[in-house]
Amino acid sequence: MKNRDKALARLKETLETNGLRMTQQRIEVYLAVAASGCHPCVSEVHEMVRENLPTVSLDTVYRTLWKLSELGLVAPVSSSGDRVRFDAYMRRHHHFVCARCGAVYDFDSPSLDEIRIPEEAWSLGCVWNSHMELRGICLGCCNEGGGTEEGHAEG
Amino acid sequence: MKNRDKALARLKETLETNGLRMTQQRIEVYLAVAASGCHPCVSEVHEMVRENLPTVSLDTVYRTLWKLSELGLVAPVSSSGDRVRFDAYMRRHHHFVCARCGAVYDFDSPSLDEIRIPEEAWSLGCVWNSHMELRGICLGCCNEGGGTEEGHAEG
DNA sequence: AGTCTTGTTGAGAATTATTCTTAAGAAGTA
DNA sequence: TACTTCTTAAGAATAATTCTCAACAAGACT
Ligand SMILES: [Mn+2]
Ligand SMILES: [Mn+2]
Ligand SMILES: [Zn+2]
Ligand SMILES: [Zn+2]
Repeated sequence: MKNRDKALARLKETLETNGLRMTQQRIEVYLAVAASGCHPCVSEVHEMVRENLPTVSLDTVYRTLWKLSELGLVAPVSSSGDRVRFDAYMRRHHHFVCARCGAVYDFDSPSLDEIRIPEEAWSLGCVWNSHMELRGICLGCCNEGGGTEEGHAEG
Repeated sequence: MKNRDKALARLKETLETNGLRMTQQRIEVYLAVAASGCHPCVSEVHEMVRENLPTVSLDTVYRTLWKLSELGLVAPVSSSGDRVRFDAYMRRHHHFVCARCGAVYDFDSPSLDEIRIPEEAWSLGCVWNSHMELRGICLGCCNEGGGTEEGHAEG
């Protein structure tokens, strides 16, 4: 369990640095997102955490996720409205968003990583980071009923 | 009002092609988003439309926006969960998302436009389109209280 | 180990966002 | 004008998220 220990250490340090307490709830929530490998929504995190901490409330999961996000340990993933999802993979990477089921898949790309933020952007504000977002139909959805038909592709 | 007429023509043709009716509601909703120049959320569109069509219901705005999105006349903008926003600017462009107020700003970039979708991505599904998404603090938010402090920048 | 202080949590109410149901209303057609 | 069918308005119903507040428990200090 190397990753788990790393995550715990990172959590501990960050909480201490910010004068926050290391609670069971924060531990479980963070580990759940970190171990998930995907981009779970709040209720999915709630489910996962309940396996180890059966009485945790949904509200605590919300509060904790937003707190972890303030601390930079997780980041909210932009989805198409319905619900927030969180990502614990904080290194630079990119996203493929399925327009049908809403799932978000990570992918790495050396070529995309080299892209520099264009000057045009800095006139809008202070840029923290960037990533490429692809939209389309994921393999799962492709199989259960066409995915190539429409698409309104642009460039 | 060249743009307005263009938009109306596009709407008319698309609706006809798809056997849908050209109603006052659809006209006003589409023109509102197209003229806004920004990425309004549903209730903002509702407000705008009500100025010309005082009795339009919120539900109709929802229905119409999703229908226009099916038709490829507008597109839902991925935000951080809270609410859907729509974009009528369908040419290739990129987004700057303010992490504080949630506003989404467009920007064009010839250099970013040249980026090709990497092969890695096609193993995840059928890609329709792509855009670069920057996160940070917009000028407005920068002014009313620091925006440079934190940031959790990655690459 | 026991006590205190104060940040955290759980429960449930309260909000907000979005969708559903259904009967009345308006486009396009004959 | 009358008819058919697609659309809409209203309000109820869901789903998502936040708020309130008393009980709880981490960490600090005996
Ligand atoms: Mn990710
Ligand atoms: Mn845009
Ligand atoms: Zn999918
Ligand atoms: Zn802002």
